Amino acid sequence: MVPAEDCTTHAMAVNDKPTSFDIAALAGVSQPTVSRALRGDSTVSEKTRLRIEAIAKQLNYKVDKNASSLRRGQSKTLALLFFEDTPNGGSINPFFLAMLGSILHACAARGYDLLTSFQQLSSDWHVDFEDSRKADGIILLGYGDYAIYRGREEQLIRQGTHFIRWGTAEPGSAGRTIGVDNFQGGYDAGRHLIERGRRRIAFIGDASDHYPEFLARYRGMAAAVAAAGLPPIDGLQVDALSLDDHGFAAVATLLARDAEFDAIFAGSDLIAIGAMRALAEAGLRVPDDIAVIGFDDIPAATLSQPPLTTIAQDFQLAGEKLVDTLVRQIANEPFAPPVLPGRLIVRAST
Amino acid sequence: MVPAEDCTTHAMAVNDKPTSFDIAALAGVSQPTVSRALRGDSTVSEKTRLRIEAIAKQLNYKVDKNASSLRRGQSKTLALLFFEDTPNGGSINPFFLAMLGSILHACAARGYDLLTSFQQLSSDWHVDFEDSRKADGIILLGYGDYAIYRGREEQLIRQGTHFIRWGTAEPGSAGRTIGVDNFQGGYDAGRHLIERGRRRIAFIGDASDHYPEFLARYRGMAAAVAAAGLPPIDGLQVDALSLDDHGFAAVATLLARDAEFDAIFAGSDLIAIGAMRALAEAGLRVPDDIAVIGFDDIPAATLSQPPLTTIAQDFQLAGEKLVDTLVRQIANEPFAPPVLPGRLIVRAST
DNA sequence: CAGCAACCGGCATACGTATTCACACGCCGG
DNA sequence: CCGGCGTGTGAATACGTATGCCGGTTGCTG
Repeated sequence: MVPAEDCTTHAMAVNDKPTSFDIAALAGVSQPTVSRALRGDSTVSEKTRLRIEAIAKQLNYKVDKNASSLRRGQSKTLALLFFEDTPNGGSINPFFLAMLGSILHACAARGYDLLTSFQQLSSDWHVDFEDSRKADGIILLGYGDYAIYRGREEQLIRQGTHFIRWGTAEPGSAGRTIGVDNFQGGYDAGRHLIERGRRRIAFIGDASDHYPEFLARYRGMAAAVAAAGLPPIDGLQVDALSLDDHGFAAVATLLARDAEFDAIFAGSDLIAIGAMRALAEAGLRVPDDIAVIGFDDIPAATLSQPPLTTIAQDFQLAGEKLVDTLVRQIANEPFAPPVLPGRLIVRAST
Repeated sequence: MVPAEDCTTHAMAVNDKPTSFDIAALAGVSQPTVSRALRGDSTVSEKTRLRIEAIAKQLNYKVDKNASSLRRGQSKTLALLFFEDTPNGGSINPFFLAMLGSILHACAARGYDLLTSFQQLSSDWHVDFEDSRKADGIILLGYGDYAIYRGREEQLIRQGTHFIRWGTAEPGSAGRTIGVDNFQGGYDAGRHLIERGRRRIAFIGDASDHYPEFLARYRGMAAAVAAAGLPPIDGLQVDALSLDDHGFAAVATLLARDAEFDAIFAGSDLIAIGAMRALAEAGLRVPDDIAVIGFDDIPAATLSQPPLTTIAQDFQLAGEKLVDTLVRQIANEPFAPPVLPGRLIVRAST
């Protein structure tokens, strides 16, 4: 006679992935104890915990994060949204791309996963991730028309969504923005050009309040000009978004106008690179005829011809601070988005 | 007298996010009907569905993806893993980074989200994502010691994990690899250099079977040399991993050896860029003294000095194919990872 | 030896959705 | 007039984990 099996115990699934019930059965404890043990709950004795951990490891058991997130009401996941203002065939601004490594690193260090997405600025991204509970907070990376952000951000705040954006701190944006000191960066760029003996500095980049980063850089440069006792520079600003083609086109515009200038301050490195290409095609030498300075210090800045002088944004630090601030926000800790320093990097283009 | 309320109906939560029960109560139907309606199930009448959709939209209701994933056993999410062989401070190989845009695009088109992660090749990544049910499949991007991949891949296959890797198709890798035809690419590179009159071509890149991509490129180049009736080239291969610093060091090694060579075929663009830097510091002119050709066509290849001739891998197509193949695999459809063509792009370095 | 606290761990249940099954209704042919 | 079928919906339940509450055991104290 075979003795009747105790049918109240959990039957171990053979081919499926193990659950906490399987571990519990093997360890001779209940499922909740497994859950507590693996989360490090101190109400489970060390002995029991070690036994459970050993069995879990042996079975290659992993907590089902869907179930866990559902129960706990948080997903331990952040969402990263790249934005483009203009459709450009799916390539991402290299400055933001360069942040990805440090963002991933910072997330991993805090036990967060990262969901990544790429959106048109004007799309309905603002109702997506956090609403569907897949992410606990959102990192927004993208230059673009600030007016669009503003509307979206208001809705996010109304919904209680946690988010942080890379950009320039704006009055009224409720402390959700991290960025470098764009005004100071622009000032440093302007002063550097002036020290190099330049007097007529063109600015390439949108200088309306739709693009506050560019505007602050522009104003910083203008302040440096004023501080040097030089007359203000008029008629040498040309709108451009942050793409090299726009920089190219802007220089073409300047040249077509017969504008007189001996230096270019570009709103971004990509713009600067496009601008230098246009200058080269026009037979102008950098820096002999025209000095060029950019902003960002993207990896390609060292490779351009000539290597680009620029105001560096520390994207390692930037990624770290974005994640840090967002995680604090999620944990309902006080958070104060820092203003990061920019740093002048002198290369051959000035 | 106030009539007793019907307590069996669902009480609408005021401050919380709405659930399918809330929608159901407002629409006067049951929760399952809401679920069916929003998933487009045809057993729900059109009239009912429209009513439910209207209410859902009005309340800004989104399906809780954690609950949905838990119930359905799939997450509609892919995981993207970047690998580094060497710790290098968190920066990601630009060739793989360039794929991100098209991968994101392809995922979005198929209704998948993308989890992104950055790992040491030697870490325990192979038991993470899919086991914890957060992703339905994995995309692996990284050059690195193939022996490590091989062990990991075997475990993934044993576990039934869906994955696809960028690399060179290897016998025994069970069709999980997508890549360009590295041999043909190497052949084209070699032929191009020979057509330019070069006779002694150095190869910079690991040419062991631990790095099959590099090895195939090297063999392709050697085949072109043989096909041209030239004597085989010996002693001009130097190991290097895919970083510019390694390219720099490799050229230093060659020069220290007093090796005679009139061209360099670099295993990757990053290596080529480092190599050109070393050549410039040694007072050698590119392409006059030494012609240089790379592999990948990363964005920076157009910006180097001189602009780099290279074998382009179409990373837009690559991302698309990676996602397409992986999604087919997940759906249990037949999938045959394609071999993509490389394309010679002639710039000024040859 | 009784009483009490501290320590462990089990029971029941909740999280929000998707699916299986059963059922009500209306219509048709026999 | 009745049985059967197709259509649309509800009831019940499962997915796997986490947590509030409560009860049992141990060991210590008086």
